[in-house]
Amino acid sequence: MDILDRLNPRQHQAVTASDGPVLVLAGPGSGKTRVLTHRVAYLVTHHDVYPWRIMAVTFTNKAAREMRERLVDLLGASRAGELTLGTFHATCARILRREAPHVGISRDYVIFDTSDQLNVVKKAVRELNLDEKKYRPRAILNAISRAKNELIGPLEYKPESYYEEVVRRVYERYQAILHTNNAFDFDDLLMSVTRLFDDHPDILEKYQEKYRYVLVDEFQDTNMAQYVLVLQLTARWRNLFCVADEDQSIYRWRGADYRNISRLRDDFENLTQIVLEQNYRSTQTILDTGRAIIRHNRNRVDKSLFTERGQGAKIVTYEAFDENDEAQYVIDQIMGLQARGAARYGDCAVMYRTNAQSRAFEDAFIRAGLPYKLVGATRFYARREVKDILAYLRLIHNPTDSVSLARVINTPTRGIGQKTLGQLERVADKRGVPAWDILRELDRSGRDASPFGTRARKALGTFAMMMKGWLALTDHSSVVQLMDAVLEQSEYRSYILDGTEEGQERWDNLMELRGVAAEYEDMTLTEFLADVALVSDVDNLSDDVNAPTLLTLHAAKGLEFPVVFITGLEEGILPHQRSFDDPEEMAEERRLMYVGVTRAKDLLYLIRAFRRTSRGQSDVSDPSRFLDDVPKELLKGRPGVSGRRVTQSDASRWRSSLSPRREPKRESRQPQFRAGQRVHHPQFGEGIVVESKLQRDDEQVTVVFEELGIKRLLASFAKLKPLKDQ
DNA sequence: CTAGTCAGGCTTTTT
DNA sequence: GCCTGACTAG
Repeated sequence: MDILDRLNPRQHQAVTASDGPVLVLAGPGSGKTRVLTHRVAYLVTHHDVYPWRIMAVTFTNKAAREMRERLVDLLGASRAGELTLGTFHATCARILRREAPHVGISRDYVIFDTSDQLNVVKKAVRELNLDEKKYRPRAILNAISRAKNELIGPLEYKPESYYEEVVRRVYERYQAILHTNNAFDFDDLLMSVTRLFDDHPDILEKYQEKYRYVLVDEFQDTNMAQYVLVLQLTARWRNLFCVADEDQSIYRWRGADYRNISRLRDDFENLTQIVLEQNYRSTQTILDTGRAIIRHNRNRVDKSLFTERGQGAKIVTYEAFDENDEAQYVIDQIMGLQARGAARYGDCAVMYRTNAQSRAFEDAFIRAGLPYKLVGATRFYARREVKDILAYLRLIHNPTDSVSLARVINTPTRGIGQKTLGQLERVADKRGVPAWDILRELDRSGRDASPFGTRARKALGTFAMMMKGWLALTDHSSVVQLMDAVLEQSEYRSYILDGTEEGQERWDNLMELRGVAAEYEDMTLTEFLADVALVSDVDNLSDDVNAPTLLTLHAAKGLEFPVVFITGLEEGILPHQRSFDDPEEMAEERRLMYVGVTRAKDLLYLIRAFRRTSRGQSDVSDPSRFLDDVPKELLKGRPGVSGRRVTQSDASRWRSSLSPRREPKRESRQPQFRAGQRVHHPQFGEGIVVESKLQRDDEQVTVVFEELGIKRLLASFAKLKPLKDQ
């Protein structure tokens, strides 16, 4: 059977489009990845292109794996295994390892993740005697990262304010620290490769010759560095094939720029552009909902998505009282669906804007005795215990890595505190050698000129001995054996297993890490560390457990579920507070909402909470503006009305949990109504006021009606009558 | 040097 | 509400 037989005519056309540059613009669920993989297979089977001449890049390991699986299907394992397929970062990491001598870094460099980076920035800030309060390392790191994504090195960085001048100085220092530690950060991986290609045309040519065909998935998520990389690689053969959906661009904050799509049109004048509008995932109701939300964004090609799947079920909205009620409602619905046979637990996904929102859901799931799959949150590789052990391994791999040394030299505590560590670093600095060189010679040299007291000297010597033992193991031991040795001899095991439940959990995480190491039996330490730095939690999402998935909207991209709950639809959450004063960011929030909506195949729930506790503060919230965009005829029942009857006890529960009413700001008028007051409405019947606030020249009253649930009313309109108190 | 307490700030989102 | 950094007693 021909590989193209499984495609529809539009997709077929996209796949077989000209040899030159091709851009496929397509909505969600249109088979973008399928088109991309078929394009690869088409080149191999119909054009006799050698698979190893093809580079296909994506953004997540998960997407890469999915692509690989499809290609194994289409081409067979051996041919599929030949092509270069992976994330931008992993691909660059490999190129850098191969070309290390030309980059001026050793082949066994390490990759620093976000928390390592932050440590480096802090170190740089301290070295420059700057005030950490005023120059917050987080903010400086963001600025550095932004510069790197724009391919601006510390020397090209042109400060336009005093603050930026500080950034420039930290940036310079930051790069120097990375360099002495033989380390790259994520952004360096990309920037260094573009630099390498710029400085060494012969090397660029080598890769241009090797990769005659370049394919990019999720092209709208490329940043400047990635875009330049694509331009460099395709400059000679111009065989570029991209798939993109500008409406799903949700990574602006990490430098992604969907305008790269229009840059592509300018840079490749003979670009073939193909639009795919058929959706194979969702019902028409869901697609219409998505469109109603996304159409408000400017500067986009309006795609009218259609499906042959029919109208489908209406969108369900629910207004919960607070985040706990929200979670309980979701659980009730999921259990109901499973009980009715309408959906299995595993078909359901609960999505939210921020990781912090997962807590209420986790609590409720645990209470209900329902298993769940959690994506993200405290990411596995960011956990303290995992980072500690990886730092040990990194230090063994590269003893000059001072960041890892600082992390583990006193973990678990072994009497080497701030002071001793500071002394060690100073001695090393003065002699211009890595701290490890001082440590290594310490026990041998007896009474040298080093400033350590006997106690500190002994502690340092013990640590050095331990390190030497591990270093001797590296030649003939596997990663697992090394890890076991570290866990035992460093006494990390007894340190973490303190008898508490949390300790056991941490130990279990370490055993999981050990399991990962065991999987790659003949992998060297170098390879293991490189791999570990570039994977993320979403990549390891297993779908063999029948349990609902909890995940952020960002993590949901590229996935699909029969039943989707989008939660926290409140102003300040989705859209997020931080987007209020920037139209570009607000547009991105909208796209994020759009991504969430279009993950659903059959059933979509849009949920909000009336009150939400965040940062220990409970506050009333307004419904998300995105809710207003959904056409009423697509909604099940009346919008904004609770799906269940509100009882008297609910009302008093709600009322009693309200914080003391705040005084209306800068308003001299007094509200007519106040929380807890019983009122009567000609149509809605009797209810209890939950909140009342003055609004311009009117008063907005929030009332819980016995029959209808929560309503927001304007006092002037809604002929509300106060009832006699008790 | 460690381990404890306390105040302050803060989180969008991730390769 | 939770983490980090500063401070203090042993």
